[in-house]
Amino acid sequence: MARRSNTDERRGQIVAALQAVMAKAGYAGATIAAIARHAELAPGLVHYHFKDKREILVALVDSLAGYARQRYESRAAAAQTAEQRLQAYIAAHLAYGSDAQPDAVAAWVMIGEQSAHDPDVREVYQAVLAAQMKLLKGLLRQRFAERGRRARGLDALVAGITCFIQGAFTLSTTARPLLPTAFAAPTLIDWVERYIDTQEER
Amino acid sequence: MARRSNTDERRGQIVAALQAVMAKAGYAGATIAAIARHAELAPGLVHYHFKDKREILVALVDSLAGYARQRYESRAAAAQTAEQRLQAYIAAHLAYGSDAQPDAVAAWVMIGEQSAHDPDVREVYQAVLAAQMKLLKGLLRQRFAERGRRARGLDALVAGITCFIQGAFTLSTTARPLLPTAFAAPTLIDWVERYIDTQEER
Amino acid sequence: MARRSNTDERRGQIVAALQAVMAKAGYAGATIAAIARHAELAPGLVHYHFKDKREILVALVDSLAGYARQRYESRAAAAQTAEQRLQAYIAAHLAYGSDAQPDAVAAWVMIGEQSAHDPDVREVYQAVLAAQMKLLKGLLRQRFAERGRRARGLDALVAGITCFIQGAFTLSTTARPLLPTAFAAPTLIDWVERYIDTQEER
Amino acid sequence: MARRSNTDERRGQIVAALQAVMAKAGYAGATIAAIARHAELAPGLVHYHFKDKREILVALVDSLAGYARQRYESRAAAAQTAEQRLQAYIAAHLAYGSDAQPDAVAAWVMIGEQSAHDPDVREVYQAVLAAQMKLLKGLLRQRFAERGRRARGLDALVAGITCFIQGAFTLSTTARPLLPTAFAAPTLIDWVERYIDTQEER
DNA sequence: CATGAATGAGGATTCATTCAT
DNA sequence: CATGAATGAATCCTCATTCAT
Repeated sequence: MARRSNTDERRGQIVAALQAVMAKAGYAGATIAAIARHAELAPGLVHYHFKDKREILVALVDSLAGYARQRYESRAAAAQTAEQRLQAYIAAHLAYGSDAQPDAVAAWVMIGEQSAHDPDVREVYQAVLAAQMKLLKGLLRQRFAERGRRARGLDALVAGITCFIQGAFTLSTTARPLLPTAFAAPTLIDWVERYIDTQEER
Repeated sequence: MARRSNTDERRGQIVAALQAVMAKAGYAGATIAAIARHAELAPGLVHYHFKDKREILVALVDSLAGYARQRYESRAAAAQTAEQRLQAYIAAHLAYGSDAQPDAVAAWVMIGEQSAHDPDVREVYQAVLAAQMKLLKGLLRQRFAERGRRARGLDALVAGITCFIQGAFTLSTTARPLLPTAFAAPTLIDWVERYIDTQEER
Repeated sequence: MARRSNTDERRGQIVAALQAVMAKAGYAGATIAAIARHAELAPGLVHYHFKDKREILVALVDSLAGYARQRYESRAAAAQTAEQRLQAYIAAHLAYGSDAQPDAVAAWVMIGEQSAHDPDVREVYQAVLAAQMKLLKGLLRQRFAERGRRARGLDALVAGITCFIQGAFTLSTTARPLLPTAFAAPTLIDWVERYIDTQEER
Repeated sequence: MARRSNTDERRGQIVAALQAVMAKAGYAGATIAAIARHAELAPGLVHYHFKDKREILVALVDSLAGYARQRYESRAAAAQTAEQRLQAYIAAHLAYGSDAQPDAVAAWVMIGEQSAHDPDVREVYQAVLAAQMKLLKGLLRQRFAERGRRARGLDALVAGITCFIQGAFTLSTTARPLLPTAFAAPTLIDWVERYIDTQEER
């Protein structure tokens, strides 16, 4: 009888191991040996399931994007208003809660750095960001409408919020002691609401 | 007759080369050979002037910090008001002008990633950020005073601005096409002013 | 009801796959995985039918020898004279016709290279060559007799013809563009006949 | 004081080592470690002087071509007639003498095999063969003239001689016991002269 | 100070072979 | 017989660092 394929499971293990190792040591420091050790697999097996190291990284980008999407959706499910949905988006990215995954944030920071000089990674990285920004733009438009404000300069607002989030990821990974505790999500929500408040009515 | 030491000049060349190479290839991709080639020096000479690769990186952090400081000071010199000084700070970090140095931004992003798993780098990286945040806090306090507002939640504001700036660095390096052109400085200034506007008076 | 063994069929598939893959990629490049893929079999199955990779190569030598023998025999069947039989031998090896198998020639070249440093392969390779040379020697002796010439220096002639054939194999595989089209068989036949012509009568 | 470059010397050592190792073990078997060991160098040094393994092989092709050329020229220097020059060419390739280099022949056989599936190698390999065939064609034309024969079918003759030589290389490497001793050069010269003898006069 | 050859410890990747199912 | 996951040794190549000159 043929063996049952466990490729998906193995790939998942390996991707998770890359995330964990990369969070500690960066992409360059995430050696195949370290990944295999973390996943408790033989090194050769990693290359049985992935063509090369970069392919694991690309899979990790997908995994993290899916994870962020899930966090947003589980929060948005309970939201009644545009305000709540917008806050769900921000909290999904920035809040520390029971579903927080510090490794994921650190890994995402490392991925950003890699995408600067690896076209394959950049492609998926940018695709994920573009999708998130598109979602965010829709949420903001709804929120502006809910508040009866003119939705001008939305692109800059979307870009600014995305910068804030990415920067918060970076600094929480590299300079945690310089940041106030649990400040990111409340601060960003506060900023955005004040911004909308001061926007002209329509 | 003793020959004049050219150590400082050489060190400067090497640090500049690291910045340039790192901007293109990241820290892991910045091999000593590549640095030496860029600096037009023999590889061996690099290790005469620096104990090891990390020491160059630490020197680069200092160099970039000094450069950012300079950009701020030359802009602040002409400032009359707290508002102008605050804008000088933001523009010094985010504006594209004749003194823009895209390599520097990219290199700073790579340094952030490194500092996540290299204690020596983290130390200087955090020191630079701490100094910048301290300066920013003073500027904000002045600006709040100038506007007659209560300076509450300053630390979160400082952290938020710093997140925005770091995030803008990252995204301009890794996802430039997703960002509006020249949006960062104006957007951040707008946000901050709206924030102050909506702050209670004292 | 006992299942009929399909071992012979499978072995044949695998040997054929090695021939095809080796023709393209050489012996070192003929990985078990590539062979299995070409034969549309699971990699593990290859080692069920063959102890190791070399054993497949040895089987391929036999297969190719048998194939060459067949080509000769089907041509020689119609031959009436020693001249025709000799020409059948040369054409069987060198002529391009409906039964041409370029993969077989390329594979034979690769086998020659392997036999230089693999005693097991060398043994079968030399055995095949020895048998062919023995057959050729008989054909030449008959042809000399038919022409009424003294069969002196037969061994050198046999060796020379064999060199020519092997060299034509090599060059048609590695330097086809340097060779005239379809020159090999006619040229060699011409040479041999002129050689016999100039041989002293007996 | 700057170190004196010894790159040419080292490259020569490494190429010679590849030739020796390849003669015994083939190209795939000529590991960098084995080459370095043979040359008594550290493995890393091999890659300091050559980008990769294939670059060594390409250098070896050049080296062997130069060597063959030298053998021909030193023999041709003493030649007075076209006949002697033609024999010099054949002897340079096939005769065993004080300047024989069995490793070179074996290495050339391995190179031929490689060139079948490595475009970079094929390019230089074919270039060498093309140059040799061009030289040979000129020599044959002179010899035909000297004998007062019509130089028809020269290309086929050139190709045939080249096949013979290549085949002699292969068989002397892979099946020496099947060949008569020192038969190759005399036999080929004999064939060629008989061929010319039987050529129509002009 | 300067040069560039030399070293050797990794690190990614390949692959024949084994083996549980 | 068949499958394909698993293993781990072997190999190419990179690169920080050293050092003789």
